[in-house]
Amino acid sequence: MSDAPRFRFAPSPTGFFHVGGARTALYNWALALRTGGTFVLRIEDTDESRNSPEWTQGIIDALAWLGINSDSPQFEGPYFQSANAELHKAAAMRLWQQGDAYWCDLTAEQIQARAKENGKQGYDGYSRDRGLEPGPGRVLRFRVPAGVTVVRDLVRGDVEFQNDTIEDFVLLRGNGSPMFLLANVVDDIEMRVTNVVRAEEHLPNTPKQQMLWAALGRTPPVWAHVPVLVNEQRKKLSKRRDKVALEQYRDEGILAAAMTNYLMTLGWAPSGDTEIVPWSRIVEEFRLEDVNHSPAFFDVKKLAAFNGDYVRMLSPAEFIAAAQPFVRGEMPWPAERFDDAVFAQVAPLIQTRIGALSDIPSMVDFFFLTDPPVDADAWAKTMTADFAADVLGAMADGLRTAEWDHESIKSVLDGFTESRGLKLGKTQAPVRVAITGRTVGPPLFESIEILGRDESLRRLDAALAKVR
RNA sequence: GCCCCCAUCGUCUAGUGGCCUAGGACACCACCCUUUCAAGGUGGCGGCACGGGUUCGAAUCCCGUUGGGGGUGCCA
Repeated sequence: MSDAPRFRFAPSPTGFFHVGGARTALYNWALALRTGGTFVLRIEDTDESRNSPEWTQGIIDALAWLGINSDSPQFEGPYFQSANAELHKAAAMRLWQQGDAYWCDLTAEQIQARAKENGKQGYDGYSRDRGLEPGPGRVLRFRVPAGVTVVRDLVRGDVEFQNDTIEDFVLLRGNGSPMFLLANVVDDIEMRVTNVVRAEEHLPNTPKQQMLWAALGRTPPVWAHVPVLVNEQRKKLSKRRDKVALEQYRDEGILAAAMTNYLMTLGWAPSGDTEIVPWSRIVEEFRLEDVNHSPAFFDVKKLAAFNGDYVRMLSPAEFIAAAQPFVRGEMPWPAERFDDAVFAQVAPLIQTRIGALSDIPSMVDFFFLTDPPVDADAWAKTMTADFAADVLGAMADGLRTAEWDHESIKSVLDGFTESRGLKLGKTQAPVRVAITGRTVGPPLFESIEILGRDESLRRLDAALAKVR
């Protein structure tokens, strides 16, 4: 048996893949790669009915998108916690037989009443020495030993917990099903997990799990509790308020490389003065010991900036390939009007102008639409210039005879601009609106060239008719 | 209430007792470049929460305060 480390990643089926979970997955994966270890995926729910094949496939796809490929020899799973219920129960019975657990018949109401009576919250250990046998409705509780539990954590150092502040927690429910704390430990033992990297919110649970490891006669794994991701209110990212679904960022055209890179800079930083680094460098340099202790704000703006950088790093061919899902399907233009050759020419012009890939359609739609929508404000702002009709007319006249290349097209407008003593920045505006419908967009002359003589003239003439 | 964690520019971070008049990135501002918008270039704004120690010397170590976060389920 190999002694290579085994890192488990254990998301629970919540219906989507949380960006915080994605970061933890990345941590585990980077570590597995560097150490030659294994990334163990376990779908975490003790209740089988909550597992969904769709969700499991979704998470495998999302992991693959991040570069954590289930085909890799260093990837193991998915395992399903709910499939191990018998093992969990057996461990619980063993704990009972060796005296580390006991049965309790108190209801939630009774526990609360007792707590109120003795002025303390939580369960008071009432059934500890009552020697109850198992029975319907009875829960099995762990007998928390006296003393101190020290959690040795790679990120936080040694964290001490006084055992008398930890109540005798439930191992088996009244219906006999196992609780996750127990299930977790048993599965980790079963799957020979050596390293647990998870979010900080689990730290208070850790002494309980560590006591279970000890009671089961095993050495606990190496723990690492990494800081949570928070929103601008400094609260843990929540599904209700925040955009936390990894899939959503993927669908909006955030590049996987940008997402992984950005996620890794939350709570950690590569050496040197730049945060934009290839994954190989991250694998080389990432250390749990270097991870920050405080929560990090998930800044969508910075993610967009990272993504912009990664989009610009793409070769033209790569960019065109990456853009495909965002120019096909439900689009502002009729599908049959889309032209690959045209898009190939346009692509380099828009590559520096987009944040996410989903920005593409609104930037290129005028190439594929017969009558692109004209922005009312843009029209009002540009077509009221006293030279508007003149420039449109001059442009149309010039284009009819010009050579159809970038220089010639430009010289037509240059000629008009010079003759009027105006700035090109001003005279191009009405032309741009006539051609594209907007005041902003890809470079004008290139756009006209790509659009072609007939269509360009048609739009110019149409605009001219409206202005006069 | 009790337990635990945390605290460097607005944000993400570098910093592990002298290299710190605290470095970088995002955002913001200005200028340059420029056919719009971007991209790019240059520069600017801006921070060690507070109070005590320890030390020749503290952002860095200790204590306290304040502030934030998490946990405290027969949820995971």
